[in-house]
Amino acid sequence: MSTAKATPPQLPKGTRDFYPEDMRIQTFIFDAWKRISLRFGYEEYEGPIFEHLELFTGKSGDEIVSQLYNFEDKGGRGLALRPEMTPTLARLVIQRGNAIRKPFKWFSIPRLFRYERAQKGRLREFFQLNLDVLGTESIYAEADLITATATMLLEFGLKPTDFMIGISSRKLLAAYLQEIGTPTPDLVYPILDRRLKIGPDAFAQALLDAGLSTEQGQKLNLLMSSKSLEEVKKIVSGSDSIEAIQEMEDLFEILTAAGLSECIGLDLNIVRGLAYYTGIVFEVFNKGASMRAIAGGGRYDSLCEKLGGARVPGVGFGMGDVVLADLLRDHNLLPAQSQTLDVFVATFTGDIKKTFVIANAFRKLGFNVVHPLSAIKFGKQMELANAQGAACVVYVDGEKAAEGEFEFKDLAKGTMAVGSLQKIAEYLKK
RNA sequence: GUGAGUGUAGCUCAGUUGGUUAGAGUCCCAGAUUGUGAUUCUGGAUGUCGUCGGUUCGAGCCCGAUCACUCACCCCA
Repeated sequence: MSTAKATPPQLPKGTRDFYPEDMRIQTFIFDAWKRISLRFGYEEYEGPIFEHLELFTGKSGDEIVSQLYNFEDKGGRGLALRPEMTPTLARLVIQRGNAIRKPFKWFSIPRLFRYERAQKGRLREFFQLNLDVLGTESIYAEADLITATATMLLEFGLKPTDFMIGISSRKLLAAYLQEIGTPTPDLVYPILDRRLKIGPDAFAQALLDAGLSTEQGQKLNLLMSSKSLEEVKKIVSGSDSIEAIQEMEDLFEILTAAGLSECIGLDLNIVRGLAYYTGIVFEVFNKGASMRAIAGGGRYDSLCEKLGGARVPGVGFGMGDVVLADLLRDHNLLPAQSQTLDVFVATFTGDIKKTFVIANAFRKLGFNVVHPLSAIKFGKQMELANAQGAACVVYVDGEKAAEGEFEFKDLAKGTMAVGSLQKIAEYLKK
């Protein structure tokens, strides 16, 4: 036997362990996500956790490789752990093609991987709720997604004043870029996205570098600073721009009808980095000191087409578990959840075998039950019953045990009673 | 990839100008008492002081390197 001590195993960078107490929080969040998704009529789907590398590079370019976990399998195939769900969704949709009745609403809670430096709210492995409405260009698709998002945040206990859903339109930006004669629109989006971050001077310079004139830059700056659609209307004039504005007006009207006027607003600074967005884009921020984006999404009418399928318009959004959990923790909205059981089967005499048998009898009736695994003192059994959140303790060897009746105690009320297995079951079901 | 900060028990942290065998609370375990729970009392276990090297008679403390974590930048699907 070697005397050298093995190096203790270490958690990989950017990953998390989920001990039972962490898992309860995770489950609490996932349950709410699922509950609201189902309430809005979304159906759950899943895909493989790794895909062909090309599925991701095809959409975002080769530079994305440095930001994801890719590897070659034993057959020499280039694969990657999925960094996002949308390409997988597009693949699923393309494969079924016309066989899917449209429009349709799907959701998923994928585990995603990104090879990047971990920091607050960003890890290398995380989960993200994805909601997508596909097969329709109706603005009610956007409205549906945004309403579902808001409903979830409210369901978690956040107030309408705790967050802000900023709404913008890639269609409007694209139309205006064309209207003022921008030579290289694709180079301009990332600059627009960073406008507030880099400041007016750097913004102007970046636009010049992208081939725009000073006048074009000033026009763009004016548009981006607009605080209302009324202001925007005074700036734009093209028919495509007018159409984009009309679309946003409709959306605001619908969301106001949904009672969300408090937490929605125009924010043209939201551009989002992805090249595939074609219409409305939106982001949800928490209104605190940090102003972190907790969710974001937009319309991508040509994604499936670009990936080699038929044209299937769609709009989707994602909400990560890390930022959300941070946010809920800050607002003290993560309930302290402990283990819960229906029954703890105890023994006065150390008859573990009998507790085992009775525990299984209760389990057959559908209850969550444990019993001591070895002969431990009675006081310790009660302690365990409490620690494990048992609603009720059933004593297998009380005075009437010979007649098939057991004493049982309601731990919440502190009351005692005697009854048959069936009678106790009825009591528990109340 | 760049910069800053922090590393002492499972967790939260003390640890004096460098000085004997590194502490507390919590948690965990055991014992006592309880034929009917959360209490109380007693006891116990756990540390390469992140790691390696240097200075020193002597380093948890000073210096260097390294690793990890955290935060920010870059990026953000």
